Formats: sequence, C-alpha cells, structure tokens
Amino acid sequence: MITTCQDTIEIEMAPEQTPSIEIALNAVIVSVVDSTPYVLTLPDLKGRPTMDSLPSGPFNPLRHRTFEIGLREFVHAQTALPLGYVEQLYTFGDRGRYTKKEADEPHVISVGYLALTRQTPESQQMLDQLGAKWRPWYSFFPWEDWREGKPEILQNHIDPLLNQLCRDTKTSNTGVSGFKLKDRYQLSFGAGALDWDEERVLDRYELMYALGVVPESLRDGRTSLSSQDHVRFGCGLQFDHRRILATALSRLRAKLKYRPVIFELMPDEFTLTDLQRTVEAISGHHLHKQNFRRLVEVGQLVEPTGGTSTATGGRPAALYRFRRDILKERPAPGLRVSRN
Amino acid sequence: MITTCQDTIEIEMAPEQTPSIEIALNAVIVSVVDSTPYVLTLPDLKGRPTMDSLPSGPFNPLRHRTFEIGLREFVHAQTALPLGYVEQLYTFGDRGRYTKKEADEPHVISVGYLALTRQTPESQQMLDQLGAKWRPWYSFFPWEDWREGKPEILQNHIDPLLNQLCRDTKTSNTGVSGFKLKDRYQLSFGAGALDWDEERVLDRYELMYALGVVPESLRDGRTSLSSQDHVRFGCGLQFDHRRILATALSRLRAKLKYRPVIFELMPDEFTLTDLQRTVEAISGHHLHKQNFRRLVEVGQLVEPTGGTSTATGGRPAALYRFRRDILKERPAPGLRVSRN
DNA sequence: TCAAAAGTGTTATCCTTACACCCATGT
DNA sequence: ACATGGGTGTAAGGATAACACTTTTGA
Repeated sequence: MITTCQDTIEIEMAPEQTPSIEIALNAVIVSVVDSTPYVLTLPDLKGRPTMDSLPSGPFNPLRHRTFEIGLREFVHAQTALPLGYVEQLYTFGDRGRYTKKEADEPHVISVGYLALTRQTPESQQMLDQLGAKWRPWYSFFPWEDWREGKPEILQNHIDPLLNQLCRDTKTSNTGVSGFKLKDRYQLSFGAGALDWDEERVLDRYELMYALGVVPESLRDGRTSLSSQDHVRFGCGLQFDHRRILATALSRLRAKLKYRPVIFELMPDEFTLTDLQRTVEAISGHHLHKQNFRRLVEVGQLVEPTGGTSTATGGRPAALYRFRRDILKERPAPGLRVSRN
Repeated sequence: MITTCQDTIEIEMAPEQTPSIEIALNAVIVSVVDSTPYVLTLPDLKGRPTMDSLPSGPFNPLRHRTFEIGLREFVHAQTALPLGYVEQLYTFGDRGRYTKKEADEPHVISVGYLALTRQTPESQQMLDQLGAKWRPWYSFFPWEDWREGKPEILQNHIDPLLNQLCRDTKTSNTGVSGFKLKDRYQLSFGAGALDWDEERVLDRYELMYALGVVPESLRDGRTSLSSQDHVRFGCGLQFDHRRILATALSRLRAKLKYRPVIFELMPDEFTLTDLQRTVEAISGHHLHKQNFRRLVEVGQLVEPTGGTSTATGGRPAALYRFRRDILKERPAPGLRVSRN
C-alpha cells in the first residue's frame, strides 16, 4: 500500500504559483427600530451610490486568535456598537466574482458574519462621524417585504420579467443539475403551485444575479440575459456584499424559528406587540396575534416587568423582559408561528 | 461629516505585519454501508495513530473560481469518488488552535465541507492505493451512537468525569457569558432534566476539548482540567479535523430533518428498511418503523421500482427509488420522525 | 411449522390554526 | 361614548406517537 497521498498535497501547497490571499471579515450588523430592520453600511469613497459597503476589516492571525475576536474588535473600534449575538454565515472564495484583477492584486476571501444589536444614542455619534449609515434592509431587497401584501416590484416588474425569460428559449435552460430556469424560478419565488418561502432570500438574489438583472451582474462583467438591461432591482453594494446581506437575511429568518435570537434586537423592556412587530420586520410577513402570544407564553421566553407602556394610544400594554435563564433550562425555542 | 473610515481599513490591509495566509479545503466525505456511517481519512505519514487527517487540499484562486470547484477537483483527483451533494460547513481561523508555530510558517485557514457519496468498487481500488481508509464515524465520537441505548462510554466514563468536574470549584466556572460548566454540560449532554439532543455534536466535542479530555487538547498545549489525564475519548485527528468532523455530524443530523439529503447516501434502489437503517445510522438513534414509513409515503419521496429484495431472509421487501422530481414540485421535506 | 422480516389499520393525543370576543385607556 | 390598541377563551382540524396485527418468504 503506497501512501504518497499526503506528500502530494503537502508538496503542492508550497511551490505552485499562488496569489497572496487576504481574509476580509464582513459584518452584517442588524438593528430594528419602529418595525424597520436596518443594516449598517459605510459610504463609497467616490460617492457612487451603488458602491457602499458593509463594515469590513482584514483578519490578522497574529493579532487575533479567532475570526470572531477579530470581528468584534474592528467593529468595536469602528462603531462602538455593543455587539451581542454574532454568528458566522458563509465564506465566499469568489468575492469579486468574475471581476478582472491586476496580476499582483491579492485574492480576497470574504467571511460573512451576522451581528445583532440595538441602536444607541452614544454609538450614533460615532457612526455619524464615520459617515456610517443605518439603511433599511429592504431597500436592498424590496421584494422581500410582504408585510403589506405582495410587493409591487414583484408583481409588476420581477414576475413579468422572469416569466418572459422562462419562455425565452435562449435563457430557459439556464440552470444547474437538471433544473431549468423555470424550476429555479418557481422554487425560489414561489411561482406556480408553490408558496413564497421567506427563507429563500439567497436563492432569489442568486437567480437574479445569474440573469443579470441586478447591478452587480453587469459590474462583474456578466452578459445580461435580459433584454431590458435597464431593469435593476434594489440598491447595489461593493464587492459581494449584497450576497452576504442576502445570506444573512436567509439565515436570520430561519434562525428566528428555532432559537430566541429576536431578543438580541429588542430593548430591555418591551411589549408583546413590540416583539411581534420586530419578528414581522425580519420575517417579512404578518403574524397571527393570539397564536404569537401563546407561543411566547408557553415557551416561557419572557416575564412581566410589572410596568406598562402607554405609548401607542390605546390600552396600556404590559412590559416584558427576556427570561435569560430559559437558555439554561432547556433548548430554548424560537418563534415559529403561523402567518396571517 | 468625515469619511475616513474606509481609508483606515484599506490602509491597514497592506502595511501591517501579517503572516502569509493559506486556505485549506477539508472534505468530510461520508458514506453508509450496512448501517454504519463511514468517513474517509488519510493516514499520517509517520504512522501516528491519532494523527490521521481528512482529505484536504489547498485552494488556489488562480485555478478555481470557487471553493466548491476546487474541492470537487482535488477530491476527484485524489479519490475518484463520485461526489454528489456538497455543502460548506464552517470556516475556522484557528486551525491549529493554540499550537505554536515557526515565525515564517504560513497561517492556515480551514474551510470545512460536507460531501455525501456512495462506496463503489472502482473508487475502492484508488483509495487502497492511496492508503485512504473508510473509518466508522462513531469511532471518533463513540458517545454519539445511541442505537443500542445509552453508550457505555457515556454512562461509565464521560458522565462521571464531567459530573466530578462540575462539582470541583476549580473548574466549575469554566464557561462563557454567564454559563457555568454545569449549564454547558447539562445543555450539551442532556444531563439533569434535559433530553439528549443528537444535533449538539459540536457542543459536546468543544466542551470536552475545553476540559482537556480529548487528545487534541493536550497536543494544542492546553492544560488539562481533568485530574485523570489518561482519559482520552475517541480517536484523534490531525489539526482541527475532528472539530470539522463534529461540525459535519451536527449539520447532517439537522439537515436530514428538513431536506431529503439521505438519498445521496443510498444506492439507486433500496428497501424502506434500508432507508430507515441509513437514517438511524446518521441520527444515532432508533426510529419508529410505521411512522417512518408513513412519513416517507406522505412526503412522496420515493416510488416503487416494481422489484423486490430477498436479501434479508424474511419476507421479500419492495424496492424503491428516490423521486427526484419532488425537488421541483415543492420544498422537499426531510425525514423528521419520532424516536423509538 | 416456525422464525424472520415486511407491511398495514386504527386510535389517542397534542399542537396548530382560526374564530370571536372582552378590557383598559385617551380624547 | 367611542376609537384604539391590548389581551383572552375555546373549538375544529390536522399532524404525531403509539398501539397491535397480518403477510410473505426461507429453512
């Protein structure tokens, strides 16, 4: 039995020509204010509107033992935001996708992170100084917000365009492993007999990217498959940052349902309606009030503070706080709840 | 409004002293034969028993556009295995953990991938030549296989040891964010009033690593918190490969329940009992036969081939095949099913 | 005829969904 | 008094979990 396998690997690692590699840690920093989810962005230096970026920092293994430590440090240094929950999303090896590079330019690997936080007056000052902005998450994905019913942009622009591309023989075979464009479209956008699945944010974005109808497609040098080149959906971002943003929304929408992460986005005290509005803001659709409340109750996720809030004009609402101990008592449930 | 932020970042990326960085793609290649899950390992060059490794290859962005393409190519070149389903697991920035390095040694980032496949006679030849071996997954995590009831190693060795460490004041505060050792132990191992959660494979491994009771802890220079230094649970692997293996098992156990990935591990034709045994092999516990069958049926995951199999000695079993079209028809369910 | 494994029918229970209604406050 | 939002009880339907039983083969 010959065991040359490892040799081969080890030898290949050194001498083969490789570009230098850098790790970029990218943070999708999320907060929710008044039922609107926001993500933190930094301005493009040249002021190009679709070239803003996510907070991003290089990973230096000499300074930080792990990615997460490095991420927390540069976010803290840049924004002074109190990061609570942090989770790795995905690592993209093709950050610039098909963008051509200079020969000596390092290759950048994107490690995406999701971080949940709250906006505070103190951090706001710092952010203003930097030009950092909280931008509505749905400004990047206007088709993802179904709280007021099916979004207009889907109904009037995306659906007709994609339907046309499905019929078009030139594009209808755009797919992977036996899936035609029509299959991908129906699965990710819930067309045909299927329902809209709010978790397929990334699938939808990737399909639109592949079809050349988002700004990034052109920038990366893809030929647009659409005859309507002017159709560009949602605000673009630098590099692959909108792809990371889509990954984050997919993941957060899924996670909500089985882990109590929503409380990372809530203030210390909140009403049950606040809580519901925040879940709705992330998941992108309305929830059933009574069922939502019962789920929170049986899950023992919250406890009353005793106080009440009269902010909304009607009957005062009881205030609650998150029962942190639930995490020690049992595998804490999330808030999977019926739509309305 | 001053917008120096991006400058700061961009400037930092170049001049600060950084070690050169390499990307290692690591594949957890899984197959199941006769109700035993196997993972493919490569032998240590020096024959040290706990220093075998996962198939691993460097990522060279000049040769491969994406991680997955690179991974598929080196796995194909090394093993000739027909990889079907492939999924990124996690990226670890601290591959060697606390291992000390030479100053000029490159820093290696581990990108873990899960790949599901089948053993074939052709690929077996190639694997034998390389010295690659299919090793039972549970030889690395003997406490994870509950098919024959609570594993002996848990009952007689791990539980007593961890209970003792929980009582010990020196170690009982080992934890993160307000979690004492006892909390972590109870949550991950299902001690106390909690149930065993088969998905918490990584939590369990990480806890044991932190407590210094797996071989990797010592190798990485951690001081063992256990007074019984001789206690070493499960076979070790090179670098952080067992951590990647634990991540893979966690992920696969979770994924089984909501996506029909189990069929990637099945031959083209199989009996329903085969299918159930395979799910049990991965999830690590017995399933309820009738409920399993009904779930498969209502999910329309399989269709009869018409043939039967008489391999087992009793009544011949009907053969089925996976209905691939289910993937196009609706969000295909997995096999979440009641334990038995 | 019996062992071994395949395959089916049925019920009790819990969870999900949905409906409708009452309560406390400000104006 | 009435508008506004907060808060609750309960019944129908469906999914799940568990029960026991019949069928078909080989030895």
